[in-house]
Amino acid sequence: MRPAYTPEILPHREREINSLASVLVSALRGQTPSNILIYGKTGTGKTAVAKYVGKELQRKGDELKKRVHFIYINCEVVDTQYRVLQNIANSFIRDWSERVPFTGWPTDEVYSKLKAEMDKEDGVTIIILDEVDKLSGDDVLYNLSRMNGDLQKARVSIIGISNDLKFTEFLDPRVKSSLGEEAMVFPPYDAVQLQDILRQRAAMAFKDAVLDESVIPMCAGLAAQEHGDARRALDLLRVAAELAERERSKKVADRHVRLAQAKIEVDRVTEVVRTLPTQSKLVLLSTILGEETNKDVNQSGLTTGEVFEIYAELCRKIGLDILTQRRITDLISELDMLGIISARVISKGRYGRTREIALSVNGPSTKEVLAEDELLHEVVHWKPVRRQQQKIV
DNA sequence: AATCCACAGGAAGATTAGGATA
DNA sequence: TATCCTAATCTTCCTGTGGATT
Repeated sequence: MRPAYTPEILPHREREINSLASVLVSALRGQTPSNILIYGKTGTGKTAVAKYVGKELQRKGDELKKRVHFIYINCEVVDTQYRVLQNIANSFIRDWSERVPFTGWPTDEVYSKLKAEMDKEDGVTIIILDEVDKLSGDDVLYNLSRMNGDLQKARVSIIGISNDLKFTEFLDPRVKSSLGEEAMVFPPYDAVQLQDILRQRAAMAFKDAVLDESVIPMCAGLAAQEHGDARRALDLLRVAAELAERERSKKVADRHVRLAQAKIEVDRVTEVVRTLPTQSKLVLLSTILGEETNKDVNQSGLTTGEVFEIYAELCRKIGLDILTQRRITDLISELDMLGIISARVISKGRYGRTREIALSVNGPSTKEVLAEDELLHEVVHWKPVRRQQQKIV
């Protein structure tokens, strides 16, 4: 049930598998397949399909005695030019003493080593770059895409995977044209398709009849509402089962799914808040504190100015530089996009135009997470002093 | 209809951290 | 190891604006 598991059968991705395979089969005839870009939101099976087709191709290649290599790289983990090249090069080198070290070599030496090794091995190499958009600088892509010109015998083809449809807009036009020779878009799953996926996995993971009938449709439905993310659906089912197990329940019921949904959301928020930069944490804390005091006075609608004042006060208390209000505006937008606060622009007529800021998560528990930060520890329970209400003269 | 508040949010430049390169 | 580059962060300066009030 875990996201890392890649199943053997991918329901409702036959079309994608076939079209990807039809581009790549030319590798079996010794030709160079086009480079491909795969787009799709999270949990639409991009990685699974790419890995699956890659493995199949390698298997067929072994049967036909054609050399087909297949390398998977997650660019979120391996995000610099050096490390990408190093990774690819090392996948060709058996002997540990020959391997490219983590650091020390000039980048172009790694590049020529890689070329040498590939030519020695011959055949077609398919490189999957997952999360290409996380790669820093487009040199890597440029170098890899022009590699075919530098190689004597061997050939490479690149499969880039991205969940950002506008990814290529910021790319060097040369890279863009060579990388985007073929583009594929993976559509999100609908609720019915998600049910099939869940059923297939559930059959492997659970004993018969431990799931209430409605559990799978419910997980599928909830995940379908959130852009048809299969990973989300599986998480829901897994967490629901874990919760049921923990309370020694014989069956997994709707109730557990609902609890699971709440737990996943809480975990997500906790994680996001914990990893926020200090300044953003302060802005968030200011919002919480501001909302608390506003509630006392029964006056709603926290404005940018109010949050900024509380923020500035907090900074003074703990001796941190105060950022400008312009910057705080942006930090507020970021928190809004992360979904932990909501900020919408409203007009108060004569009294200006501002954003109305409200917390969209639980205040007290968020404070606890913020309190884990040493710097903030002493101010989490501080109460801002209400300013005088502005008099209308 | 005109005014004017309290910001929103764009443009451009300064600063800085960390990786690339010599 | 020194310095050059790049990307991210932050500031300064700015123009724009919805609608209650005048």
